[in-house]
Amino acid sequence: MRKTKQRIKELFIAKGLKLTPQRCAIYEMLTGRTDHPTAEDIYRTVKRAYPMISQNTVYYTLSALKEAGLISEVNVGHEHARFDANMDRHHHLVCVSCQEINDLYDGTLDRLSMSSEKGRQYTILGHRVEFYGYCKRCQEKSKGSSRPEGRSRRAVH
Amino acid sequence: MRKTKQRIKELFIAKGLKLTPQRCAIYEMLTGRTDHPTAEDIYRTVKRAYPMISQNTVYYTLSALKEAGLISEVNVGHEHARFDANMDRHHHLVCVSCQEINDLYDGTLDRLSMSSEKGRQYTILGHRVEFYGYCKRCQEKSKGSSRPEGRSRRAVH
DNA sequence: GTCATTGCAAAGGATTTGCAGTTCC
DNA sequence: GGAACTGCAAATCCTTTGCAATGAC
Repeated sequence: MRKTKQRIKELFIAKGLKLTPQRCAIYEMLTGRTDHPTAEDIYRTVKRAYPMISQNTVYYTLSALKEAGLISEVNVGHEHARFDANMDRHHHLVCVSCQEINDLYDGTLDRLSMSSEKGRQYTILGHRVEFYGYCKRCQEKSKGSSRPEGRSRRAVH
Repeated sequence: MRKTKQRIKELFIAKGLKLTPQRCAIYEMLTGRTDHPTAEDIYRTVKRAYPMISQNTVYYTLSALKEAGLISEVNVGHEHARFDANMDRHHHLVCVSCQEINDLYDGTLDRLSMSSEKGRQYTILGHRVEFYGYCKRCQEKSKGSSRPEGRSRRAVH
């Protein structure tokens, strides 16, 4: 649901984010859509109201909003395409810190079904389940050092 | 489980793939690993045995293997990062043809649990469920034209 | 012999980085 | 005033493409 400027201001203050027009426009636009635009989509859309805006600002803002927990990035967990010769039905268990991926066999997960208005209109081919968390090694590594490894501006998923 | 060269030969013939040393090496290596290497990982590893191999061959081969159904690509469904300001717990319904993403609310899916040896060692933060298939529009579009839209060398997920 | 496959080089596209100038608090 | 943010340009990284040579069947 599209949020008002006032509400956005409150949220930004609560999260310690500076309230700039560009940033506000990006977040406002995102809250008004239910599709899941790419960074490029967002850039193009916001550019209509702020012709001077740069891609950098969009990326920087998305990263900041993500870190603040105001938005999420869909379909991440690992950064590049990864390949798997195991064609048996299985799901995945992913470490958000070191990106390790483990296969997960679980008949219950294989048999999930879904009921929703939109879903009924789809021809469903299958589904994927991905559990994410910290693997044993990363839990141990982070004992002492307060935070698990993150890299660059990009927020940890 | 790592496959023998003989078994690989049989599979390739069955799928109508030419049996080249590079291709065989890539697939053999993939069947011998349970982690999920990136194209880059694969390139570096196979390069040790075939110093002349090019990245193009790796990408081309992965694409061919994927199309033949011998390997799968993890965590695709859409190509670029996509953003979502909806922070309520929800899952996704993705069209493999037009890449449309719908939010999916389902309390049953929210409460999934998983039991596996590896899983018990993880500190689980959460999970994602993604159903994929053809949306209504793409089903209609493909009536008549035999196949839904695919693009470039890249196999449809 | 033919056609898919390979290697090389170049292009493409998304994202990140460096940095100086600007703006918000 | 200072730190965070912005815009611009350049760099980087992954992936794809064009093309000529090679190799599998």
